[in-house]
Amino acid sequence: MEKLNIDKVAKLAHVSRSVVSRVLNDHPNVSDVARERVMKVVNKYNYRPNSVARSLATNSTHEIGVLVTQSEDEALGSAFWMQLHRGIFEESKKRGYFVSLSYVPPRNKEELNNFILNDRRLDGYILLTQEVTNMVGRELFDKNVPIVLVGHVPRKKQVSSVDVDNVKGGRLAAEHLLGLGHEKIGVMLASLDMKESKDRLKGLREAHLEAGIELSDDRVEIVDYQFRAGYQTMKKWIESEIDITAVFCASDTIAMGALLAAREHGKKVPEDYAVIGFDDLSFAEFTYPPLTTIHQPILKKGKMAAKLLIDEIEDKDSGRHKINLDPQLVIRESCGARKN
Amino acid sequence: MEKLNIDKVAKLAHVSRSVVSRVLNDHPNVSDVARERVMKVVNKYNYRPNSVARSLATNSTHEIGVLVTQSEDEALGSAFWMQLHRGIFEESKKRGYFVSLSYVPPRNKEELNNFILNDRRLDGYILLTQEVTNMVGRELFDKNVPIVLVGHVPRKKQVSSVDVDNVKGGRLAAEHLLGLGHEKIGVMLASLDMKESKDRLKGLREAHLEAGIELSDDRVEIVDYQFRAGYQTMKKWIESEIDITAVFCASDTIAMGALLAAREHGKKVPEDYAVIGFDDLSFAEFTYPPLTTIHQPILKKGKMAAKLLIDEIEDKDSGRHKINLDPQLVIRESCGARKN
DNA sequence: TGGTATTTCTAAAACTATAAATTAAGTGTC
DNA sequence: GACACTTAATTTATAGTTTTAGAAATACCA
Repeated sequence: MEKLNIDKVAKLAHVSRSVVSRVLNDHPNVSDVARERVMKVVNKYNYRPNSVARSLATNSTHEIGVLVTQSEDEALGSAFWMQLHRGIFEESKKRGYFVSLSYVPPRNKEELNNFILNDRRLDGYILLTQEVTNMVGRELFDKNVPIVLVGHVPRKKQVSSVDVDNVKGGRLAAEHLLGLGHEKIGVMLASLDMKESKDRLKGLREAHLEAGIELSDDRVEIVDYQFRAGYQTMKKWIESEIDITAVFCASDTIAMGALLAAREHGKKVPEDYAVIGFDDLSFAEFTYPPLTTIHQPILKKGKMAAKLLIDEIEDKDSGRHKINLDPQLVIRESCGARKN
Repeated sequence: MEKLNIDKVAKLAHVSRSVVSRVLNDHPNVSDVARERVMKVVNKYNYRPNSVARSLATNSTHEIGVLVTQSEDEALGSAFWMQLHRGIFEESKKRGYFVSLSYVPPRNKEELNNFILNDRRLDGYILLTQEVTNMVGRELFDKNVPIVLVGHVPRKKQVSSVDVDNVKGGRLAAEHLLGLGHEKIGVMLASLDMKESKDRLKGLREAHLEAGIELSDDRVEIVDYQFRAGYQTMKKWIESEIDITAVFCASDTIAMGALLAAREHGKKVPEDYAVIGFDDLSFAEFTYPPLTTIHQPILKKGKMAAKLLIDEIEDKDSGRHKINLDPQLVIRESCGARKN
């Protein structure tokens, strides 16, 4: 009655062990009589093959790892991360894969590589890393571990990756603001150690250059992706009477903080300051005023990453891909432009 | 050079296979000389035992499952969920356990139980379930699968569980509002299919009863845990000129929506409406005005759940526990009371 | 120094539960 | 009867842990 295994099932069904295996794995050359006898026992005792043993024999666990090179509190603080996770999850589930999450300290290439190399528990990895340092060692390629990078498209290396075109995102935001006549734009960016920050700044710069307007370094502030950071920076700016008419925020969460600080100081958005966000999170249409922002397809990003990884694991497509998703400007009211 | 296994290591170190196993698992009766020889080879080739084979032999994977009986988009929509997850994660990591996440459709007891029963991949489960229906079947107890429930403390069953005292939470909120002289309180609650909603309502009712004030059913609205829901409900109430002076919201996210709707309609908080939230999420002190709310120790909830589960897995403590954490009133400005 | 006790080692086997390749047996056809 | 085909049984492989029995080395004691 207790622990059933394939041998006991075979005995109960009066067939050999391999017949049971064949039936359970839909392999050919099993007579209807034998199949029926096996299934009867399987159903009666609700037998399911031990997945660990199966993993050992097939050398695959049907489980992928999501490695986040951020501390838990950073990663889990953001609605952004949740959307991404959801995308990964939905796709994995559809394909019959489990997902195991791990947080690896940032800037610790050694630990990351060892982790991946030493653990045969997982079929592949999605690395959520924002660092410019190339976290993936060469030894991983030799080992042929399936990997997909998210949030950092490396130049030459033979890894698949998914990201949003952050240069374009920065450019879209700046073009919108500049197009509305703003010439002095305050910028709240996350750490420039992250590639996405660098790229957004690059886009911002390009648009300014084309418009013949200078983007002053004095107006670029490095903040983290927190409501609090947006609030405090905006507060500081207003109190120091900084000379700007518009604010670019590297996330909607930051923008929300900025909106609150403005309101608390009696400033009106968009009349006194135009504010543009980034991400287009679910609450963006409910801020006051509704937030103009750069939409990025986060859910799709997650789904894509999982799809590429699982394709590679199942060898459906061993080619490496570099996906660069398109961001889009979503015009609402916080910049004063008419909706189109 | 390729795939090392324990036999090859033994050969390289000129010892028997059992010595290698002994060394790697810190078992006694190994001489220093032998240990050193083994470690030299292990380090040189960076050998790590195959974790799947090890799991098969030891019948433990060092991985726990977190089963969420909500669809991905519901669960992942909330900052609440992230905090909880973070707690589970931090504790698991500290104890050397991996965590695998799964979303099981709600109200599908069959699928949930089969999932747990049939998968020997995981050492134990944390069930995040809010449903009143008892999702855990009796067969699980016979099988002796370690389980901890979060968010639903069952009455008799022999399962460990962790929750916050929601009756007390509801009571604290109502007492605060009633104490400030509010006699007509609007209530935004999540589905009464969830035990936590029932309990909060019970607490609300008890406080009203003791104050000799009626809590009218007309003023109780069922909403989901979304910013949008709070916004729309508050808007509806204001436009229909409902006769209330205070609003209880079942989460800070809902409260934030209510605050925005009030502001958009030119109503002042707390002068026109006192608003109290629930959860004390990180942004609660940054709303406008700062939100008075019922703090619940979400992080601790997650940590506790993981701790209980892993204790049970490792048989450090086979007793079942029912943890009921204490909520606390956090007074800020949205109800008009003086901070203490 | 001899004898017993203890520790450490080896080699082999059992054990975990499966998949898959190989071999054997049975049946059918020409 | 030879050959092909289907089906079943046997064996090997996956990579560890753990146990056993026996051998070797060392420790302790008189």
